[in-house]
Amino acid sequence: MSEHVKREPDAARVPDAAEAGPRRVPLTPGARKVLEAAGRLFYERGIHAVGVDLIAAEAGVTKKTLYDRFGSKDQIVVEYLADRDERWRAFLAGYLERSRSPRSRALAVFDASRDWAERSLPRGCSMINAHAEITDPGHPAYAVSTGQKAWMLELFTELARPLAPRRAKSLGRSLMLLHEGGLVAYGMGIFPDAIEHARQDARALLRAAAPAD
Amino acid sequence: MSEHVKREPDAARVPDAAEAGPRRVPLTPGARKVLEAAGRLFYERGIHAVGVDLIAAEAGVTKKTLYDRFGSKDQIVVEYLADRDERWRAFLAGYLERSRSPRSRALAVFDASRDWAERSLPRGCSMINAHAEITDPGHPAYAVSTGQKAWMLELFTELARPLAPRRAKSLGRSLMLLHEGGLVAYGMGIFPDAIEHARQDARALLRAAAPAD
DNA sequence: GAGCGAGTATACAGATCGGTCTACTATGGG
DNA sequence: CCCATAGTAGACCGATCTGTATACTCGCTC
Repeated sequence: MSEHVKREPDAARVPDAAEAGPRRVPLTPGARKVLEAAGRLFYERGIHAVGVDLIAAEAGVTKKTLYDRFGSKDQIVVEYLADRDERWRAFLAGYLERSRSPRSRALAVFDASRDWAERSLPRGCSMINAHAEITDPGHPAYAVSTGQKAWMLELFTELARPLAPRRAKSLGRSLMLLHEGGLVAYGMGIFPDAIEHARQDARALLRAAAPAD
Repeated sequence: MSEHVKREPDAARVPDAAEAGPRRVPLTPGARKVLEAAGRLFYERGIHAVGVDLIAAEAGVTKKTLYDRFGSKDQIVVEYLADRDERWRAFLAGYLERSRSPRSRALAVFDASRDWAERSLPRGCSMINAHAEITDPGHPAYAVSTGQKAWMLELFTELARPLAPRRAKSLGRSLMLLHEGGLVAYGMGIFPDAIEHARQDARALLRAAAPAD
């Protein structure tokens, strides 16, 4: 995807999508098939519940190819999360580019999440789900999921800055809470249209914080 | 714990903690040890990552005893979640009883969550974590985690009713979003004091919704 | 004292886990 | 032509998984 998020002069400075870091595994055709199958299976059934034999079979690839490319299941998990994060950031970038006002840019994250969620199974956020399974902070995938959330928090903070410069940190955290709450409520099917509801709450919050914009 | 939540005449009608349902497995001394060990291990390491051999060893009990009491690992998972839910509801009931005004009662849930979270590892909500691992809706534990969240949503709705009778459903959902967001942000270590931050946001929300109370 | 529920100790079954191995094929660039 | 790269096919490894089996002990109660 594009290396740079288009930056308008008056727009808040936002973490670059390219900061996701270089891919560690070259995507040969076989590797691509493995990553596609692993991504689908991990998301649908959970990471621990999916074995490498199944991944290889679903990818139409032998286990030898799988291990030649990735070296270990752990590395497949890392690539799975990094790949989803990368695609999410690219998806989100389109929404941010299309939004002009500071407030609509902040809300665009919720729009993107809602639309992103609608296109797949209602299984919620892959980072949250992965974090629930990977409990060892030393696991190479641990930092990917926590790093993605840290990036999202920084994003919300920077999007909040033009609206409330002195309270950007606090407002960013509030937006983050609503966003994560929406993701979880959606993923667990607690009530319908949870992400849209979170968006409405975020809108009210932004209006209260910066009535002018 | 107590079978009934004390109900003050003017207090909102709140779902009863006893609705959690009767225990399916009689708690013999051996079963109790199994449940204690399983609860600790499941929460710390995740459900799939913990085998029955380890549970039995940590409980100081043989696998035969474990299977005589619970019949299957799935049933241990069910009892684990039901037990945590039961203890959480009892813990929460104490906070609700001590709170008088409608607004402080709603905020008491956040207080309880914050204090509950502080007493254990920062691994977040066991229901959310379990839901991330148990992807099959037919799994007997699936309904326990989703049912717990449904109960929480109903609780927030009833707590919101005295404050905004016509918007109770919507306000309850907003409180739920903040609460779940706080749990996830806390569990993933996104920023410090996430549940307390969620409480502050809930307080502002309640003030805006019902300035009088 | 007979019976029973709850427990120990231990061995075992069948499946699946992540991961390695050898042998062979196809392709494309110096 | 040569050789590295990317792949297939499939056997194999030790470990671990859930779950079962047999044989025995202890304490309580009728």
